[in-house]
Amino acid sequence: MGVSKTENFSKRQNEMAALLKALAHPARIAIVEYLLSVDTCICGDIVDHLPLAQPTVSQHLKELKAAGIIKGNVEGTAICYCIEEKALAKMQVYFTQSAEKIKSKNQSKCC
Amino acid sequence: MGVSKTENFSKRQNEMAALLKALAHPARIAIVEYLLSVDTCICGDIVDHLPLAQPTVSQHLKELKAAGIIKGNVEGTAICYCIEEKALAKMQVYFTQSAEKIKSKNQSKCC
DNA sequence: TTGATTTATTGCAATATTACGATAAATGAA
DNA sequence: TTCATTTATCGTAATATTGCAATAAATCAA
Repeated sequence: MGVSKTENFSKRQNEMAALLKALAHPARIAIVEYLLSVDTCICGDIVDHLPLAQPTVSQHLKELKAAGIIKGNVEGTAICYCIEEKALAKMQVYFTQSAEKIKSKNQSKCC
Repeated sequence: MGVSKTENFSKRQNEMAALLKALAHPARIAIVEYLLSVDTCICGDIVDHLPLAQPTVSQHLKELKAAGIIKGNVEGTAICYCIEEKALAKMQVYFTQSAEKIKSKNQSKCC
């Protein structure tokens, strides 16, 4: 990503950026939406639901897991991936607060 | 970013990924938070509030604008940047719906 | 017009991301 | 143990991102 100067920003800002970055790809959005759509989280068939090769999907899953957006349990030969509720909640709170902040503002000056 | 196969995902998935990607950098998070924190949107001093050189900030602003997260009006020598309310609302709705979906789920099977 | 101020663009080096073939590792079944 | 199945890792090519110095462009003031 080039030489991101992360040390110059707050921990909270870096964490939120990392969380959003983990979701900032259509394949990872699709994975999360698929996990949200299935009722149980036995998810050995994620690869079949995505238009990407298995190593690519595995890499995206790894990124989502590293960011704490999903979690995975070994389940025999398969692996069971599920949404990590807390991560989604964090983003929901962040955008809800931001949306509230903007509504309470007086923006009539120029825009 | 390598060769993202965007054509294989839905328009909605690509749009959400693009919106999140635009925010997925601490500098851009910081810019949006700064714009949220000032009451009027006369914002010629964004550069002074960020630990980055002026061309770098300008580039981040361009990205945010291209994604529709902020809008800018020429205001004499300065430029007035403001939050685009609709973009934030989109993300808020997306995560609120996702969070609701996960709460209504039966995840007891394995995670 | 000239100069000062502010923002945008260009060009480039350093690094990160994406995708996938090949292959490895892990597990259960026979 | 051997085989089949599933997921992870490695290696690599193609492309994208980040940051900044240098410079351009735009606007206002004098």
